[in-house]
Amino acid sequence: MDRATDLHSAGEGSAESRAIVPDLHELRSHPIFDGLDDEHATRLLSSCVGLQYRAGSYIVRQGEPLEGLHLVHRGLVDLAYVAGDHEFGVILLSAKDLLLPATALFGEASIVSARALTTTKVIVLEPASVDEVMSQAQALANNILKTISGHWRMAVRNILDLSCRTAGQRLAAFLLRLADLQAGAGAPILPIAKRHLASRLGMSAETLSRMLQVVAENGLHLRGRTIIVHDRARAEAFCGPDPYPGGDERALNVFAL
Amino acid sequence: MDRATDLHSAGEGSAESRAIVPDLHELRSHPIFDGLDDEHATRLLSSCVGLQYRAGSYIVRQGEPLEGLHLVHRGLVDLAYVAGDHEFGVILLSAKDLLLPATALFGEASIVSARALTTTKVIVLEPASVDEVMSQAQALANNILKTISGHWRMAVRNILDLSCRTAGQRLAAFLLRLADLQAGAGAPILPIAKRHLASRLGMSAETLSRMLQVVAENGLHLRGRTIIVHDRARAEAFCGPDPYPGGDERALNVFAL
DNA sequence: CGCATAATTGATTCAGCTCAAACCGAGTGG
DNA sequence: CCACTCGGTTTGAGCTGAATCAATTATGCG
Repeated sequence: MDRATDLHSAGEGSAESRAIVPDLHELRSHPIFDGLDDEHATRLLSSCVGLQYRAGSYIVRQGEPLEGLHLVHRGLVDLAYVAGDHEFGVILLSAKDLLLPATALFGEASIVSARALTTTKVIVLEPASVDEVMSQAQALANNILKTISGHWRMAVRNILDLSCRTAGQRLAAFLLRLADLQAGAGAPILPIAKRHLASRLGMSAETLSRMLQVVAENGLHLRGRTIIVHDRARAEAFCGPDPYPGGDERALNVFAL
Repeated sequence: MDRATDLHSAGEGSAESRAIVPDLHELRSHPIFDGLDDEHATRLLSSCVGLQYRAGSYIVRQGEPLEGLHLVHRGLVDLAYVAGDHEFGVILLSAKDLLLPATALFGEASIVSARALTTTKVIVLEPASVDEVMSQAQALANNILKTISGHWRMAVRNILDLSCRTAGQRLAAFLLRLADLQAGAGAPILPIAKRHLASRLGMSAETLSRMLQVVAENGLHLRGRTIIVHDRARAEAFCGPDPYPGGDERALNVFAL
């Protein structure tokens, strides 16, 4: 694998990515290693490679396979299907999320493209060591199972959102959740471009723009990049019946937006 | 668990389900047991319970947890979110599919309701033995992982379908796939009521009805319950760009529609 | 500063929903 | 055997949420 080569010839890299040195100690505490003994964890960590992607560059393209278990370490990754000049977002992965684990594990062609929306660091665990550890320690398989379960739930929420909420409701709910996730870290911020948000929420950029006005009239403002919850109760009411109490799947080690 | 009780007091059952005696030999060949040694397979099989549901009855309701790993043995199960008099279908499970495995394994409240659309037989593997076997034989965890991966892919396809195809295209694609899946088994048939199909495809029953006419004008007819592919090329062209070559995830042990 | 990209705004169109009425086939009971 | 009912499906008319197209106006960024 030339990724390993990249790592050691530090500084070199493909057109889209650049090798970086992963912080092994920080990685060790990642939920994917929960309940895993040190021996196996070390086996995985010593085989891993770090890659950095600039905003806008592709990590995988739809139809391609993905070698090795990818882990989003920093940044935001958009999973989307790109058709011509249109783009259909599925989900946004953030730090600590596994990136297309199913695709990586079963060697299938990816159904969607993965693209960095901000500067993004990805850790790649080599397939050989993943397979080896999976066959020896069931904690790893369990952790991945839990994560994919969370991904499935997120996807189902997305489906329900698309078919039982309006564009405005989806937007309001998303901003509200975004604000909650950043609670205590100063003013909550929209970390991505509006057009990517539109794609994620299944609406056009123009509609997003108009809906921002409607949502603002309901106590939820976006000034510049900062989200201002002016009238929480009103905003929540505007979101309509929430098909899913809970909002995200952090209990299942999913941090996606 | 009163399910076990149900099994042994054969004939009794809850209002919605009736205990049945599972065919253990047939079950043993289910993909969930692939690569599993006989000892563990027997451990699981000997703890299992069979339930039969009549068309229309609920297997789980949204918000409820699900005890034990459920397996659809016969029939069709609709996963849908029910809100008031409206219903939002997510997917249709058929024979051999796991039913909400993520919900069962992690004890989460289900996000959707599961309801039998036809007479349905479900096999339930008791949580205790599932946990035990999962911790000892990693084949089981792997098999479940594979299945959930397939479920995730199906969900993503659904999301893409909803946002990049029209109602007519979704309908045509679905019927075409249904016909292909039944190839060689005589005339292909629509196994469910139209209103459930509409829900599954994210449209109203009225729209489905109208779209059937449009689709018929494109070489794909539904007369009564039988699907007639009159002009395949035309029908396929009508479906528009297929975001996903392949169509289903049978390679990942998913048989859902 | 100036160019390219992103975001807004307006006007228009259209797919799909809603509501309401007609229709149809399968039971059911007189 | 027929009338009646009842759920499901179809048809029609009208409405509306959101997309599209086109034209500005902001916002970076080199």
